[in-house]
Amino acid sequence: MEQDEHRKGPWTEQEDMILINFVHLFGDRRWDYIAKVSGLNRTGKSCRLRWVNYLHPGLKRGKMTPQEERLVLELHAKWGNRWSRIARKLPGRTDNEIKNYWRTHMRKKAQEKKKAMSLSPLSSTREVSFYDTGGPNMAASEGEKSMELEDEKGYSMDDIWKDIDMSEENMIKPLTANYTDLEGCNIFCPSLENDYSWDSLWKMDEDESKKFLPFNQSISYFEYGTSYLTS
DNA sequence: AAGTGTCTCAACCGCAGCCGC
DNA sequence: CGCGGCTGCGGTTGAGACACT
Repeated sequence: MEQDEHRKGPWTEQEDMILINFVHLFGDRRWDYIAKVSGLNRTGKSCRLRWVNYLHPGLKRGKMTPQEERLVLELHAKWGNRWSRIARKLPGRTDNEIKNYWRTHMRKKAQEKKKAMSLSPLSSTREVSFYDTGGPNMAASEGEKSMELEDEKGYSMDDIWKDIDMSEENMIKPLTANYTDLEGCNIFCPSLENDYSWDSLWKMDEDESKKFLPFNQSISYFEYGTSYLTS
């Protein structure tokens, strides 16, 4: 029985700050606990979502690169709507982001297809909506399409597939070598020599993370969090 | 410049699986 | 072994941004 109504809707900057502090304090697992002790009037679910999709320091922002687009296409053809699984192969991208991307992408595709169909009625033998199926059964058609894109810069599909195969055998390694994958973490975590070393903190528990706080920003977060807790 | 349509993305919801008791 | 709570996943929605007329 929840007496207090949980807040919904967009997060404020202040809420973000508080959440970041408490994630650094308690790790990114105990969402219900964080939701309670933080004083944020949010559900644990909501906190988790905000962190994973927006606040996590390892997130990439901005447009998908052609390589990423291609990879999404290929992985979707292979795995279907397993967004979180696909996201693990795209360092810094979230399942939500990929899902959104796919939605837009497929909508466009569907529109194009509609147009094409209206022009050539013969092609109607395999009338299946991209967006509806979205599964391995699309592998052939969609895979072929994405292969057409196989050109420009970057690594080839061979490289990507090699990587996928290897990672499946070796407990999932990310696409790019300079990222370190954390178990169950689809977000890239640059190694500690990088500027923002606190990227790797997000999985640590309180004690662990205290050992790794060489930079002002996160220290201030901690101070903020602690004072918040003790006040 | 204003109105309308389209796109993007953050956030919510419901469900399933896992885990501890 | 069953139950309840928590977490994570996939689907969906809605508001704001942007493009077009």
